[in-house]
Amino acid sequence: MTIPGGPGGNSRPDSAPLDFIREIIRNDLESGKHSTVATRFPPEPNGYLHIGHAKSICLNFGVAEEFGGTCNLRFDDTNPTKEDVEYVDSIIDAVHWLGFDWGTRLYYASDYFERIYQYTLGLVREGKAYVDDLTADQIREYRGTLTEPGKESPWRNRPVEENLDLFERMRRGEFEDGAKVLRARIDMASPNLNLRDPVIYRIRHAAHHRTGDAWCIYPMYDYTHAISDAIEHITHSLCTLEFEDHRPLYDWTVDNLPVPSRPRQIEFARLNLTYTVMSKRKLLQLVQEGLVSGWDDPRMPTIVGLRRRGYTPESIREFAARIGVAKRENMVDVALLEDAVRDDLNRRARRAMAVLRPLRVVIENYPEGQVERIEIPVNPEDASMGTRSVPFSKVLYIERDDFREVPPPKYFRLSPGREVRLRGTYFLKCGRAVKDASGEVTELRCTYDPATRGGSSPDGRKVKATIHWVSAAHALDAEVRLYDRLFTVPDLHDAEEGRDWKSYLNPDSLEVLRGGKVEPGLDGAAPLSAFQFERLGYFCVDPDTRPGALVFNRTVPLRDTWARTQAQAT
RNA sequence: UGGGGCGUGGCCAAGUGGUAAGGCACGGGACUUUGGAUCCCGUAUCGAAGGUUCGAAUCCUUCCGCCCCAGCCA
Repeated sequence: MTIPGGPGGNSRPDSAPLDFIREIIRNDLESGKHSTVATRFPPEPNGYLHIGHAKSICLNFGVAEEFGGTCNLRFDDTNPTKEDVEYVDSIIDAVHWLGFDWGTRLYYASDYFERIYQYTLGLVREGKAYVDDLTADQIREYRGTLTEPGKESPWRNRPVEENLDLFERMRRGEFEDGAKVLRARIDMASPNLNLRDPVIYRIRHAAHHRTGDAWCIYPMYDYTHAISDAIEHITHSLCTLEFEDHRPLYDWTVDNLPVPSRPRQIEFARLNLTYTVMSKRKLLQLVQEGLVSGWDDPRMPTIVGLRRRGYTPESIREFAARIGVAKRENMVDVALLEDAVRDDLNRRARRAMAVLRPLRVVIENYPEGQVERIEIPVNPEDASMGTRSVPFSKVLYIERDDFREVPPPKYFRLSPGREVRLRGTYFLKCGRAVKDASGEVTELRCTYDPATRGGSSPDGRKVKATIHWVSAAHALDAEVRLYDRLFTVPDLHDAEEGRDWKSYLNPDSLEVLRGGKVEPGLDGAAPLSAFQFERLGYFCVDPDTRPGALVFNRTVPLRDTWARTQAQAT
């Protein structure tokens, strides 16, 4: 089942409603306006990609795939002072990791510099661009305001020959940074400020990460972007809403230059997610001020952060599909993202038992020194994943939370006299709790029922809870890092007047547990591999893991209806 | 107060004149060797007011609200 127009490998069902962009594209294909679709993902290499970019990546590459077209990866590298190869490398990695491929179509706006320059010469010759000697401050003053028209620069009517000469000398490096700019000659009275003779070239004596010292003038984004799209024969140039006001300039550019194609810009709403930030500036600040451990801190909404947190590319793509694409401002509940990983990992993640806060249990009637191997499904959702063998013996660790000396109402787990099932094996009955001098429970003395091996009782008696465990003698030590939302409020836009956004950082967004005990089968697990720690959540192996020193990140907890009913009770 | 956008349930989001999809969240129930998963059930007249029409979330008018724009950033 595929949508019309797509011989490409697509997976959208017929029933899935098309968003307004896909609808436009479908119409353009049906009407014959275009015979193929070409999109592009155009990041500036000045920062790391985040989940908001993932939305755009999934849109651009997704649309191309579905309609049998192509999507280019193009770096918008027109500002040498802010860009770096570190960022281009990370961006390439991130897009690949998300599962997209641009074949040989990796482009850089900087590759078009010469061609853009030649186009510009033509523009100057036609009297459609001029060299302005005004300072940046003066240009701002002359631009007017939102309600008042701007006024023309005294240099606006320079003779073409003079403009040509000056522009060529700008290129040759005869002028200082800021001494002159080249402006498009459009309309200083336009109600759209972008059309009030926008600057299209500025002087920057700075080395560019790709072109080195070849240039000291650099074209501006609006101008460059439109030309680059046209050069690449992009049919639909998808960008975010804040560029809507720039569209007339985009159109002006492709209409006034002899470019080989005439792309159409379409804008959609960027993604906002609750309890986090999406601005490059703020993310950079978090990193630079050490408020997080780096771009790949698992609490960051960056692609590398999500990856280290344990998110899968599939879950992020599914998330993008679920949130859709539209033009209205939105604030997506992070629970939707969390649900997408749970959904993916539930089907695919291997299960393991891990005790995060251990409580020692001695099974008094279990033979000293005996060890049994218990076969437990690797993933009950998928029998083809087989079983794993878990050692069982007299002394175990269970979760401290699975024992209550005084059980609250509806608490089904262990308490003196109560019986539960140990996952995959025997019923365990709680005897007494051993306490230390301070009254803290240090150990449980219990008994098991040998007749219940396998997890059910021949006499038909039931047990209301199943708890996880790990054999003390076989357990591996592990450090477990628990993450929570980065901020304490869902929407930073609602911040109190004058209050620093960083004061909303959640002080409990990271909790490190060092005494974890995990089943021995986890030994040697590869970095970033995902597991469901039964009854707890999804976890992945952190790259900090060293031989004999396992470190896990909690990707997301399992749904916990018990915690919910308990919360309701209070 | 200039221009450009947007307003459908708590959050996303379909709907394109014929009588409000779906997902998440939330609540209830069934089932369960993860209080997981799965499965049922439940909750909106579409920013407001007028108007056109047999019939409007969809067309018209007015009003209200929110977002974006005055970088030689992208």
